[in-house]
Amino acid sequence: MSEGACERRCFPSISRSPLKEQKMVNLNEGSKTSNKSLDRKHWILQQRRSLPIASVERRLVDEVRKNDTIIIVGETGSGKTTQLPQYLFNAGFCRDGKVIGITQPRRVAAVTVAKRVAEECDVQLGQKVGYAIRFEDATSTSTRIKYMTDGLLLREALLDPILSRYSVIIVDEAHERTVHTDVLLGLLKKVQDARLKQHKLDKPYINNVVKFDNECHSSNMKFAPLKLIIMSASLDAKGFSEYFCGAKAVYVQGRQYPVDILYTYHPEPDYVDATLITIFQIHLDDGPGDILAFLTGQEEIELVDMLVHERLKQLPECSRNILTVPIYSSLPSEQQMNVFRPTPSNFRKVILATNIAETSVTIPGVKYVIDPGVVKSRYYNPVTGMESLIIMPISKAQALQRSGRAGREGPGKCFRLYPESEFWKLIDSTVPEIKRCSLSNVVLQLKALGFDDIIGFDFMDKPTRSAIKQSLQELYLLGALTDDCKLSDPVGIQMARFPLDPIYSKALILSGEFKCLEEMLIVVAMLSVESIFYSPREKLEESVVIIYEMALLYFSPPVIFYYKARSAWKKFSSPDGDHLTLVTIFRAAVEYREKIRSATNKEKAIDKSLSRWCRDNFINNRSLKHALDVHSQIKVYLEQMDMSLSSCGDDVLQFRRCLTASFFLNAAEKQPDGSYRVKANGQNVQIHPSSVLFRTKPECIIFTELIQTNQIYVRNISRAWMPELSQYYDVES
DNA sequence: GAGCACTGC
Repeated sequence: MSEGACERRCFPSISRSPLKEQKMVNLNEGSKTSNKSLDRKHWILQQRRSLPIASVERRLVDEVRKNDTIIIVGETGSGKTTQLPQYLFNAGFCRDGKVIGITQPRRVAAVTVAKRVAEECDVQLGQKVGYAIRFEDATSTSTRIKYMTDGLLLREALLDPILSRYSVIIVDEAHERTVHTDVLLGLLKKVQDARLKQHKLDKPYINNVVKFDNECHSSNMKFAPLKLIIMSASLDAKGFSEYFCGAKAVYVQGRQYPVDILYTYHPEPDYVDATLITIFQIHLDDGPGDILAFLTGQEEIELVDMLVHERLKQLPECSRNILTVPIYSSLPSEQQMNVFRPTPSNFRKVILATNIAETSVTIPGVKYVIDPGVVKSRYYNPVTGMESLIIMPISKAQALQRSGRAGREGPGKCFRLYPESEFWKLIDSTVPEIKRCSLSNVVLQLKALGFDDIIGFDFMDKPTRSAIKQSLQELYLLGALTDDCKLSDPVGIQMARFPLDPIYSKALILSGEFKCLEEMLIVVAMLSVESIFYSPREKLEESVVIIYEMALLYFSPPVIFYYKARSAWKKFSSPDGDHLTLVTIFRAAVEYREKIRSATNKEKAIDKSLSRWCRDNFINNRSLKHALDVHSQIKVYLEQMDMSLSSCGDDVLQFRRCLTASFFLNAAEKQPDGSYRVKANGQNVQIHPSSVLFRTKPECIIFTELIQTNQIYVRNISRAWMPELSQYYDVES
């Protein structure tokens, strides 16, 4: 055990705001015969009035009237997301049937906030207040306040380039700087310019920036200027203000309790151990309240979980009242829900979380936060086109976000497992995603929106030139761009319509020619979701445990852990590779679902049976459902494009030909030592052991995933069809 | 013979 973690000093609280205790109306109080819905309405009204933003309603509306763009910096709990759209609606911003659009980076936020606002407005969800996210549209012609994901608004812009339905667009959580948010900000700036120009000239809308081929706008319509509101929780509005030509920034106070920040004296060499020590230190020395510890991933969470229980045994009986609850995104949702269960009396809950608990999930009852100051983050190398996950220091903004989680319900404490001097060395805010991911999709979208000069596009943070060039090149090789770098017709235009990775879109288009669209659609849907295979590490059945313990003597543990799952998957596996294996799984699932459907028409019962089928076959239920959704969504697009769902039936060669033609950039050939060499760039790679071709090792393969962990692996592999491949590469390359 | 931060269309 390191000693450093025990010595701490206290620094003044960094996040505090004047706090007035709000008198809450208890719904359970009072006469039971009284009208409950009236009580609820009264309670909601009181809640709304007590929000910090309520006192500045008039000022905010005035600012929006006076300025076309404003930045609102609102701390957590200010009420900006739910209240501002209502203020603007009441102030007449939805006249002439115009809509106020509010974008969110996450689906769940769009849905929950819309539900809340519909209740506050006392309307049915989908009427005046609605939401739209992928696969779900809860809006109607009467919707005036529309919550949506930022990615969905980008898609809308493809059909309506000047977003003519909207009078106001509010970009919420802009500080998170997702790719979608960043592209949207650039687009909205242009839309604003275009609408303003048209408005001033009082002429039909014409411009050379935004494509304009949608028939509903070719009439002589006049558009009012677009009001743009950027909402951010970060204290630094300067970046946004500069980007929007000096737009005014307005601060709205939040409602957050003070959080004491504690640092270590010395850097901790082992943050996992330091986390463990801190958990026990809080448990033994501090008052009641749950602990939230941020860790980097599933493996680390499982390790700490185990170590906590091991060390608990060393404590006296009366101090063993700790309950650990892990949470990370790939955990099945029923298990995720455990964090919301009330802690049994006399127990202290210790939540072991990834950064899912930073923004996506708000856990009640947290009084103590442990922040080791690291995060697992995706790193993309544009030169090799490879992505890897690395553990790296967090940013100051992230550290603030984490400590804020301790002050949601009362004063809290945050233990930063690093010295204060280290805090000041952290970067101010996380590098925007657009600077660390593949840009192929972004470039394709921008081209489809009519922006031809990608390098000159007005990004808030410009991606590197090399990343843009690499994407342009990839899109050119896929046939989406012409020799002069314009979107090709029809391939490029079609590709941009699909909500898929460009390379998958291309595969779909090609598979029409190869008469195996049905199969490719399944492959693309299955590849577009998280891993379809689920291999639990725990909950081994007793009989298995005995075998496991015996077998431990002979094999390494992973072999046994996955034995059962492996044997379940065996019946799906195809000798031609992982792609046809995925097709078999998908079809088996659909067949099973239809069988159940013929017995019952209750959707819930069908869902339940399907999850049981998934569990029996070690398939990830959530991923499979997602793949089914993607499949039906893309099918609609294909029908709209008059592409018929042709199947190659048993003609596997035809499918391999198509796969090879689609993914020729991802071809690799076997080397004498059993490793593979990527034909396009000479990179040396290994077949991932999860592949059905791991042992077979064919001469030439096509892969659809390249990842770097301890080694450079390719995953999702099929046998290439050599004659097809020779069309793209010289025979001796 | 191995490993999965978090989102999104």
